[in-house]
Amino acid sequence: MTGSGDPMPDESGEKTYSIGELAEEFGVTSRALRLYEEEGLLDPLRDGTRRIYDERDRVRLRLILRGKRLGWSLAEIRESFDLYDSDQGEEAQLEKMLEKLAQRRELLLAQKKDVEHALDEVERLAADADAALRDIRAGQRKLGNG
Amino acid sequence: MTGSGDPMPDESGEKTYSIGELAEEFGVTSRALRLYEEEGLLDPLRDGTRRIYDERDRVRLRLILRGKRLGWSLAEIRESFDLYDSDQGEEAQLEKMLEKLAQRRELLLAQKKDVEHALDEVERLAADADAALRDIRAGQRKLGNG
DNA sequence: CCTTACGTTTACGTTAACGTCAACTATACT
DNA sequence: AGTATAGTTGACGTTAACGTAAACGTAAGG
Repeated sequence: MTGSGDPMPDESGEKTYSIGELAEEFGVTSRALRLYEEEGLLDPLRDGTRRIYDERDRVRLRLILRGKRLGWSLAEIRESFDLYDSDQGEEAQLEKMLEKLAQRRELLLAQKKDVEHALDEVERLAADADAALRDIRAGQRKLGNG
Repeated sequence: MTGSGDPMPDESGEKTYSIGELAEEFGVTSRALRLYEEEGLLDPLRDGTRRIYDERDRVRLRLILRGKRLGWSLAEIRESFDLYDSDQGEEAQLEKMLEKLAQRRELLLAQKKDVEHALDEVERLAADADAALRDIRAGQRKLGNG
């Protein structure tokens, strides 16, 4: 007996996760998590050779998966992380960053419009189909009761 | 002289387009248009062997590109077209369609939330960077005038 | 000690969405 | 007739984002 069976955090009281746990929780594979790490999107601690994920990694992963749902490539997701992590010390740096942020904003606004248009159409189609269905069923009642 | 140099529509007064024209207008390559056709997303008329695109094809292409901006695969885009084109004659068909539409709606709503969250963050970062930039410049003015 | 479960790296396989020739055809000028 | 321009169909190449399998390490439990 070297300790309890509980998952024992390193030093702080923060909870940690194995690669399998994290993968299952987020519905991805371990392979994907390793790939995201190779691509510089994650950087978990290590216990010897084994990866140890903490809250910060979970937040990152959440952002990665959101990016994926928005259709971004891993490279684009990393770029967005770079915006977060950049030093933003010098004036030129800040100006560059503002430019990039403005570009992202444009893309996101366009994407928002696209989503809204698509939603409009889906709802219109659904309304039409629903009306057609009611018609059919009304006709069936008529026949059944005639 | 077999006719004027003008692009002569087939029969109706509708304007038509060659593959090159359409590609340039939408900022894609001819190769992409041929691929979309192979995948069943487009079905232009032919003049002998040459493809002739009309308004309907342009509308489709617009939808294709919107789908791509939303991160959909060509297969997913085709599925959404199938929703449009489906016969919707029978009751069972309509019910199936309503199910699929509801699923799409959920996805789109989730995507809309994602976009909005991402937008919030981008704007927050931009505000921070902007503030930092103002600080720096205020400091510079002080030095310059001191 | 042996098995089981989970992890590791390395490396090759796969799919989608095109890019990029090659070889050929058809139309339009000059 | 000869050349330029745009189109056609293969067919092979490429990149991203994993899937999958091999070969191995290690801690826990019976």
